[in-house]
Amino acid sequence: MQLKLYNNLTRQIEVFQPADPGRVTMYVCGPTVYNYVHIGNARPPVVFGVLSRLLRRLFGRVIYARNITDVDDKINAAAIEQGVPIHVITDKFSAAYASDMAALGANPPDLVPHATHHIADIVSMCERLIASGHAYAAEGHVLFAVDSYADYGKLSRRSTDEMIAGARVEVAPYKRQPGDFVLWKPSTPELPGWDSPWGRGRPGWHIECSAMCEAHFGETIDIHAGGVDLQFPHHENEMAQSTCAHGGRIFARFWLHNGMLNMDGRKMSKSLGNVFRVHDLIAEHPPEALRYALLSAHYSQPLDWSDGLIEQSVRTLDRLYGTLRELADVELDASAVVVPEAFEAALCDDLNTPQALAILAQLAADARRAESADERRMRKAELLGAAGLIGLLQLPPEAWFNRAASRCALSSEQIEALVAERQSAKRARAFDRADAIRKELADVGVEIEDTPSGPRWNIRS
RNA sequence: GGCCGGGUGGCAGAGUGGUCAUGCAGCGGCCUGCAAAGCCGCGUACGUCGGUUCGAUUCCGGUCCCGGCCUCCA
Repeated sequence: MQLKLYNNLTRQIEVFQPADPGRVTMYVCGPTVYNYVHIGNARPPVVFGVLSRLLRRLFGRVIYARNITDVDDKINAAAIEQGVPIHVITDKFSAAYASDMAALGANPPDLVPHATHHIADIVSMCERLIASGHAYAAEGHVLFAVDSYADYGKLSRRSTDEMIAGARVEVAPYKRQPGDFVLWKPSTPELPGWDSPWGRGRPGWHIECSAMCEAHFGETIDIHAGGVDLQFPHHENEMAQSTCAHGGRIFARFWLHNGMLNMDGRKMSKSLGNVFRVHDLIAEHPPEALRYALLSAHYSQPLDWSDGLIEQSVRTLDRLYGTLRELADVELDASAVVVPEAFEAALCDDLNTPQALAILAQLAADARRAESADERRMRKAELLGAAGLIGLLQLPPEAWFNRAASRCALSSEQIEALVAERQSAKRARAFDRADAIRKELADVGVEIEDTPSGPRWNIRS
């Protein structure tokens, strides 16, 4: 099936084919690890993780890199404040990031390059950019000369004149042009630094991604993705550095940008302080519901985050898992699952996850209505196959419905005893007693449902 | 100010020049001792003003409002 993606470089939907038929290369900008990440930071790993899985299905070999920025002024500030070396901060939060993303079901990257492991590559790229006249050294800094790259501004569609008109670029005496940006900057003795031809220093922000892409993928990558807020200056600058370092050869063939997560209509961001940390959210809500919520809007659109969105996602998953519970008697080998064509087509249409979720709901409805053994088996295979492609419905239904078991005041033995007592009361037509037991259980979060095959219970929060 | 993106039913959110999104919530019915779950059914939604068209939510233009980037940012 053809995969179509909206390429931000050309502003068009294009059919995606890897440059090298033998492998797809994808680089997603990861976090600067100085703190726990918020749910907005989780959107790229979740949605582009789905893309990685789709690419693997379509093309076989995929190398998916998601970097860690582990040298940065905010990290330095946190390290100084706590009186520890920067790696204490970065180790802690890169580990937290990995486990938080895993909890959300974000597909793990194949490579997790760290900026500090690529200092030599960064220095090398700076040297080559200076040698080719695209960068210059000044007062311990290395700066990229924006004038030297005619296409500067092409990705974010702005001219250097406009940027200067914005008047918020940092003007510094060592810059030839106000729009020139730092590739390398000097460090003071108390700051982390590495020896370089320009003295002891550290990399600027943008150069690491260029150097790491080059180190792992070579001159050109197939897909470069990240938040739309990175389009300028980060991605624009990456593109400039890499293209100039590689004699003008294209850096990234496809640029994909996800929309922002909003809180009450405003972008969720650490600087505004209106954030929900993933670390906290996964403790309070089923992580799968958070994942569902992140996939419920098209990746390129803004998505308003709210308690209502989470609650709606939980209820929708209740229904989907309810379907699987009704199909629990259908034995199905993991290898027997299939991805329905319409579902795959939705994802191949620029990763239209809302459309895919609509189809998933239809698959579930079809599955519930299925009567014959053959049809039930087929529908279950389709439901699990489709959901599996986007990382949903991977739990046994009982695990979903009883996820709050550890917080329940009653043990399962105690619940079973009460359920059995209610059954006897019902048989004796002592409905007052039966209802009293149901109420008692409901008060501790246990919900009873009578089914043709007897009562079942779920532990809800 | 410049450059982008958006305004769809109670809510979330796809999509399309002319029958249906989908989900959540709600309402009615079936089922049930009563519930729950499930099933069946229900809602004159496309910011606004014009234009094109036999027909526009969908195309074009104006207008109003909202958001993002232009500084760190996913």
